[in-house]
Amino acid sequence: MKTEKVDKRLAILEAAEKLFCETGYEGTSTRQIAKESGANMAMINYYFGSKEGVFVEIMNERIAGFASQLKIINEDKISALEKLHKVIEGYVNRIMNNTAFHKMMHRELSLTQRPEMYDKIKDAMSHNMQLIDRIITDGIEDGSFNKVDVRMVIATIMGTVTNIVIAPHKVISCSNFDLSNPKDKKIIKDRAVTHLQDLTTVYLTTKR
Amino acid sequence: MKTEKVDKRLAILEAAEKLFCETGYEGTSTRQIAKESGANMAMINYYFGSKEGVFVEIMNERIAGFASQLKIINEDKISALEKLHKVIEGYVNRIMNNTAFHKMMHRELSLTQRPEMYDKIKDAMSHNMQLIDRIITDGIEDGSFNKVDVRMVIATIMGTVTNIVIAPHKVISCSNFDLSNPKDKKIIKDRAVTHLQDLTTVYLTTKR
DNA sequence: GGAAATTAATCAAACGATTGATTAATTTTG
DNA sequence: CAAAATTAATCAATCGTTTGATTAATTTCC
Repeated sequence: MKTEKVDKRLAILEAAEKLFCETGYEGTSTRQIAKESGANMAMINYYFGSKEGVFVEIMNERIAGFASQLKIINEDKISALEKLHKVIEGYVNRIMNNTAFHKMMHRELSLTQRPEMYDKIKDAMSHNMQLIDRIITDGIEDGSFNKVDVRMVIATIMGTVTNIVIAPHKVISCSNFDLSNPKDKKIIKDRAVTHLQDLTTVYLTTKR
Repeated sequence: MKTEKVDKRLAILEAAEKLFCETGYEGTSTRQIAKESGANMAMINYYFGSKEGVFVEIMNERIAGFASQLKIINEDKISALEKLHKVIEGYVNRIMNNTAFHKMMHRELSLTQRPEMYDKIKDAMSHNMQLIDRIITDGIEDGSFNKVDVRMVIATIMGTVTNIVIAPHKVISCSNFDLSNPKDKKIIKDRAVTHLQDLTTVYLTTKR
């Protein structure tokens, strides 16, 4: 039996992301990261230069990964509403498959101490925002959508998802409910998609 | 000229809340709090026992203050929709008049290291949730509202507001926009209320 | 009423523990 | 063997907290 080669670099990244999410950046010590990853403390600085280097690496990797998922939707020859529904489904799935990272990102967004990180996240989110903005604005211009406060609608879509991720108890009052349980996650994911698609359909297309 | 009596206890609480919001709980040192408040470091432990004691005190005070604002609305002899609109207006106003605290609260909600604090916040939010839940459920039962996923609608209302507070740039792309500017705040507050009232009206009452 | 005793508030200094980071030595790998 | 990877030991700095002393105000007592 061959012991699998453990990539210490990767192990550090994974352990750090887990800990950063659970206890925050300043709430996580390099010793904890070392212990959790099974690496020596010095390896953190060896590979990433510093604790913040680990953090930046995690954020960059994640953001880069997300960016590659985008853009395809807006090309299709489908209606604005269908486009929006596709985006919602993709967005909900992405966020809810990366709840830990999403929490970490939002926490960072609410702090003022690492402006470069704030800007980085802001820019990454802006892409999503512009994508949705484009779809809704197009829908309004071609007459298939009502005239609405586009930015507010976007805040509603994104805010709803974030709210579910950060405070799942708000949605499911069941005490032994667990987002890390795949079955529970699927249930809530489907409910979120259904709700948001239904909501946007009614709000954007109802003649009044 | 009489030098005003400075309440060090209060000064510590105010400075701590400001700093906790800006740089997080673990990101704020007791020395910073002492400096910002103009009090000696020992005063923190003298009055509150510990750094966490300050934090708990802030949360308790705030939550108690919020709790006293509630409950009146549900008594009025008005329609479910009017009740909901009142709640939305009150909720938006409260959150946006305490953006710093709201950020801090949400950050704490996304961490796992202080379970007692998590539960405390959760319970406080539950009251708001139950209030809205009651109104919408009543509206559904008396036939004035459509049958909807009530918890999801609540997540949408609360999530929208939180999203605006934490990521105002999502709503206003204007770069020199500032939530701490009363005029800017009023503008965004009104937009939020209008949007949420409009959204819920259409979504809950449109016959379909 | 005024000295004595008690209390609350404040301070500078220091405490032990922990932080992120670095060193120099050792092991592993190609 | 040389480069890369890994280790234990150590660093200065900072952390939250505690200390003993001092001040200022209040209460007690004769």
